[in-house]
Amino acid sequence: MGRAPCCDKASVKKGPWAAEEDAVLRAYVAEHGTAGNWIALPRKIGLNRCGKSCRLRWLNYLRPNIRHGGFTGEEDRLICSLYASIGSRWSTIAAQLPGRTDNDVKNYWNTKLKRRLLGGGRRPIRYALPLPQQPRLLLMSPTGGGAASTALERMQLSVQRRHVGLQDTPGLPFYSNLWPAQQSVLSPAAGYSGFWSHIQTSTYPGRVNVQDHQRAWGSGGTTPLSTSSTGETAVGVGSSSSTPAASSVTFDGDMEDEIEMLLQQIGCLEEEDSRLLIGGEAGSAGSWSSCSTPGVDSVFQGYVQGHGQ
DNA sequence: AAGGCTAGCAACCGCACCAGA
DNA sequence: CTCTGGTGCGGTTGCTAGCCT
Repeated sequence: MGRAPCCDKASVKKGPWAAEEDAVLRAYVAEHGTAGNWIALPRKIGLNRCGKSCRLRWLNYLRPNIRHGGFTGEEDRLICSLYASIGSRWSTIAAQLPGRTDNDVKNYWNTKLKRRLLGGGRRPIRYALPLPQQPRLLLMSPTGGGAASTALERMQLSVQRRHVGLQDTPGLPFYSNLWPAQQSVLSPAAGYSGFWSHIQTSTYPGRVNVQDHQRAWGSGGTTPLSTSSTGETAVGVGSSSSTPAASSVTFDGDMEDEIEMLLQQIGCLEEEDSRLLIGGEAGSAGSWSSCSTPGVDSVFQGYVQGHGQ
């Protein structure tokens, strides 16, 4: 027996929200809150909408202090850092960006950042990182690979970051941009038991140790990221004063060789094809999408661990 | 000027997971 | 233990605006 649908899909309205609908929803939530029951809400206020749709509309558009578009360079770097470290946990990433929603961040990543950093897309953009030391890196869009492609993206980012010394703020590791009030969303108590060591190994190999991270963030393990019953995410005020000092970054080996080795390890490329992906010709036939090997994540883990010593 | 193509974005869908009753 | 509702996510669709030919 399957799960009962949350609403009668045939009778509820779909598509873009009208200004009147927005006004009704906004007014009700402003006065009563969501009371934790989105399913019953549309009936209560006379909206012919699915409860999930109401929730989505509120969270992504009507909520106070929502910002759309105009992502700053700082936000770009933070998104990339977090994506490389924790993957597509868009809500977690969005929680570090005041006023941003997970849907916004996801769309921004998929339509802009991913292309800018990793290349690919329907109309491939053939450049990688906009940095002086920009490597000759050309990677295809990892579409359709599911978890494997996500891991590949992260691996790409991780390798790129390690080789070009991408930093969020000169002299400061990326987490200096995080919000201390939310630190523990990434703490063991919040269920991300391996997060700190993961951050260390995947993003800043050889720079700071786990104890430094945790010390810098206070006692840790308390004050999880608070999400209110209305779905609003509390934000704190960042302070770089507690940021552990970063030691120098060291790079070894050639990035292209490294990625090639990893790709072959994953087994999604033949020897002769790898050149098509790495520093290859524009519009080549090679594609990350052909990589559906389930072991990609473990290869990625192995990679980041290997560079975390 | 008109039509085709593409990027960007809002919104939806289905699924999985979790917590509480 | 089961059921229900809330939440998060990846993937996808549909619309619109802008660019290109």
